[in-house]
Amino acid sequence: MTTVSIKEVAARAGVSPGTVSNVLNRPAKVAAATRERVEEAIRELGFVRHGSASTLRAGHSRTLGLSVIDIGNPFFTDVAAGIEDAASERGYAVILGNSAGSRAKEERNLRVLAEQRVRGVLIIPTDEDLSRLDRLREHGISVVLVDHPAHRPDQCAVAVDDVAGGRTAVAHLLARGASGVAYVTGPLTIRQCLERRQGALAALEAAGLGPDRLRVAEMAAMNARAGEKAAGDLLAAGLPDAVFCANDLLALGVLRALLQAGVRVPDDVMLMGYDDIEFAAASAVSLSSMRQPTHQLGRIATELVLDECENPETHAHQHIMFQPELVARESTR
Amino acid sequence: MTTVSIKEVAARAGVSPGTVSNVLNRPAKVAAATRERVEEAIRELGFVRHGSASTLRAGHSRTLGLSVIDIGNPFFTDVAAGIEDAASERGYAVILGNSAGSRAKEERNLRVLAEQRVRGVLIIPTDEDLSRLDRLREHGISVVLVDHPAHRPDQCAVAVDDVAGGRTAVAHLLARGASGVAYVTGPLTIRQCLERRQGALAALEAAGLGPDRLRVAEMAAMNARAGEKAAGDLLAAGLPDAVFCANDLLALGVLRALLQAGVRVPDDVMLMGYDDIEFAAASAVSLSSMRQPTHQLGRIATELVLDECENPETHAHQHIMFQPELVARESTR
DNA sequence: CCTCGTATGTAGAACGTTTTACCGACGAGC
DNA sequence: GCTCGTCGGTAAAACGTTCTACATACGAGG
Repeated sequence: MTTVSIKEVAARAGVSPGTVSNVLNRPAKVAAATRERVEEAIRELGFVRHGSASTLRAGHSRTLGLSVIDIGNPFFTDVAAGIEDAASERGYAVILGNSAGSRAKEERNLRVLAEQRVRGVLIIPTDEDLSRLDRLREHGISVVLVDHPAHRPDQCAVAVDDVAGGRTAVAHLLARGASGVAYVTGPLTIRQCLERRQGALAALEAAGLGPDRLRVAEMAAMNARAGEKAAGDLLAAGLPDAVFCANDLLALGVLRALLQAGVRVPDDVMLMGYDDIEFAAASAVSLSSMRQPTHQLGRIATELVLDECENPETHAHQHIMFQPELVARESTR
Repeated sequence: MTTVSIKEVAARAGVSPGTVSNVLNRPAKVAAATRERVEEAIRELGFVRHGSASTLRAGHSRTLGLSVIDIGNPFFTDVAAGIEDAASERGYAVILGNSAGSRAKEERNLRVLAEQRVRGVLIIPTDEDLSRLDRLREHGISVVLVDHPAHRPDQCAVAVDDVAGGRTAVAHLLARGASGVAYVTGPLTIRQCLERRQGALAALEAAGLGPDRLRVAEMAAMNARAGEKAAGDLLAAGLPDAVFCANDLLALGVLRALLQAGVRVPDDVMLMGYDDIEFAAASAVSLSSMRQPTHQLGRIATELVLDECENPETHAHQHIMFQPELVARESTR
């Protein structure tokens, strides 16, 4: 319960508090003998630096803020794992906020992050209005957008090309012989859903097919249950050659409902998901999907935000756009 | 970039800094008219309280630390979601640490949490040596064990009865007609794996069957790939009536490998998982599993830790043990 | 009229670091 | 023998809150 401070360490080692601080922060600045004496004292007393005092005086903390849309979705947790890895390697702590798709909750979380004076914020935004991020920047907090293109030039962003992903996916289905595709998606107000559809249309056009060949089933949620429901609708309305889902969770739901209805995948209907979550490969008919470099997305975003706040003068803002990768499995074979 | 402090708010509102602090922390103590003037000034200046200064002076922060074993496992993310929910409702931030099963990483994370002077720590420990937690407590940080029974009486813990879970699962398989069971598990050094096996043996004994009826396949990892490998071994050695997996990820792998080998589930082999993750219901043959109250586990643990640190004198330590619930689906029908 | 309690607010000292300015000693260069 | 630069270290002032006295005013009770 007794918290030992830098002063007591200093007394024990027979030096001034300033020297202890130097041992902690710029060990090179202090003579080897003294340094060892101080380190010894630190060990003996079990001293652990008071992060808040340090933050207060130094003007910046060693924590990053992270706001994700849905911590239950494996795609986001994979990204978060990458962020946590990179941050912890450099001695940064990560404060996690789950916006659960709610803008209000996201704002509340950002407020907490601002109070904590995090060094930087990594955010997977819930919607397209990013003005609240500018307010963070006014407080001197670096912000990097994750899985979202930049909304202004003086800002870093790490994204994955969703238009290309949609195009690649549908082009794959067409190459496998499909002549029409159903697109099962979440709300088209979600950027990812919208852009993947855009890509899908582009693929059709490139194949000389009209936009009428893409039947869109827009669901309220993006989980397996919604996928099952969508499959029911498709069954009722007549099956297309192929189904492209905006998300693996949807696809798994579709898959399950189709198999239960006696539809063979891929023989009767081909099926594609998106994200390539771990469970995509493990489903009974393994799922073709678009793989995104989730872990790397998180890692690079972290490196960018740390570079921005640790080297503000040399930092060059970057807009990084990864390309998703087609993973063809049984469901489109 | 200019950070506005409580002083400037005070100047603007024509009061002293102490009064602003009171408005922030005990609004009841200040006259309505003054309070409004201060709140007005706060809004106009865009003041946001400096958490570190507050922590430094007040002696405690409004953050909780969370250390999980594997952020990629849906079971843990569900627990984490519950924690994040409860914490954010009360204005607490959560610092996330992923130990990735590594004890060294867990210790590094705990050190960071100690530096940040988190108010309390929620930990899903990687192993059974919990002495390092006592060191945290010496620093005045409350610790609550999650998904792990308490290791000392003066400590809170929220766990799920793994012995009962194993017993229920295997009893279910036996009731469905199995006369022998294969137990596919991760390392038996992991408490959960060990106790679930113990429960399985108890169920056999209760049915008048000997421990030789439980064939144990101990895998190094607990993911779908390990499950596939285990299924391969089972196929080579001769299939049992039923397979009980320590984890849904393993079970999904087993399921996939069995179906691919032409084995019918549940007709040829019954299959049970554990955790009841979202994907258990969505797999082609929906998976029977043991459901644990993940979200509630996190929520209650959070309430306990907050009660412990906010009301240390009235707080009563609790050892809460939930009972897992059998969810029977197609794979054991 | 005096005292007392309550309601409201203020002044100023903490909290534990980091940082700036400064000091003494020592060796090199001239 | 003098000046200078460097090295290793110290003293003390911040950083932005909260908290513990301590004021002041006012109404009630005697």
